[in-house]
Amino acid sequence: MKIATFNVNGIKARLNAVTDWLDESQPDVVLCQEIKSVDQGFPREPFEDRGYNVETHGQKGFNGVAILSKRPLEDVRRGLPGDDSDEQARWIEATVMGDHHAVRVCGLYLPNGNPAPGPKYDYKLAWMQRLEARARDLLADEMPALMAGDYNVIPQAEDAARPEAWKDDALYLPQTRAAFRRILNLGFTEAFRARTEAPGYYSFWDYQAGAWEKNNGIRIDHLLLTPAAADLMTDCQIDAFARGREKPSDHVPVWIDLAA
DNA sequence: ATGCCCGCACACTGCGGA
Repeated sequence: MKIATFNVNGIKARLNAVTDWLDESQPDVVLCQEIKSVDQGFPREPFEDRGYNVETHGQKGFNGVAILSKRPLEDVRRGLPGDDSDEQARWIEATVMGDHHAVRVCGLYLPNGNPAPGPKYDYKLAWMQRLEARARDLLADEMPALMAGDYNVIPQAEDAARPEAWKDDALYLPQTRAAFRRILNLGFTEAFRARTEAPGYYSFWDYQAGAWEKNNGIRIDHLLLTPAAADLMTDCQIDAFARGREKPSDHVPVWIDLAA
């Protein structure tokens, strides 16, 4: 079962880029972030025509997450638990039935947090605390589970082409990386790093200043697997080629294959 | 030192993004 995360940066602006990639890459499940659309405005047809079930959790203008799945989705839940006053659409989860295992898949769009320090950074850190709580609950369940999405976290220096440029940024501040590491240390496997030690692999290149042409990227889109899910992983790759296409997102898909 | 480029909305300018 091939499961991908993809920050599309506007699903309506990205229709061709996303459907072209779906046709080539043939993922079973896609966790989408930054759909920048309300639920009613999500263009369902191109995905349903390709055999995908579509579940959205959108809001007007910004943020918004969705799940596309060729397999039926059960027990869909929207919104990260822990703060009923949080209006931002950044979390959606569901159960996908594999041939041998049911997998709980969680799609997330973690707050950017800039400028730091400030209220936006406080919101990011508070959101990461709620994420840690949900992560603990996922580990306590028997079902293989994963949390995948745009984490807005550069875990280590080797995950940026120019780490010195990010030292005061909310994506790379020590507090941010510590909060990410706390979640990992609960027992999660960061899928890409579990399979590739080398530096120089990125999932985001800014639209500005020729970042793609210079390969000035950062790796901020991650899949975190519970031990039961990590045992099933057979592959993990970054589809960097998508960044070189026409009218691309600034992020590219990252995917895993699970023997589920 | 700052902005570069995008997408979206109370849209022809401002905001958020990273």
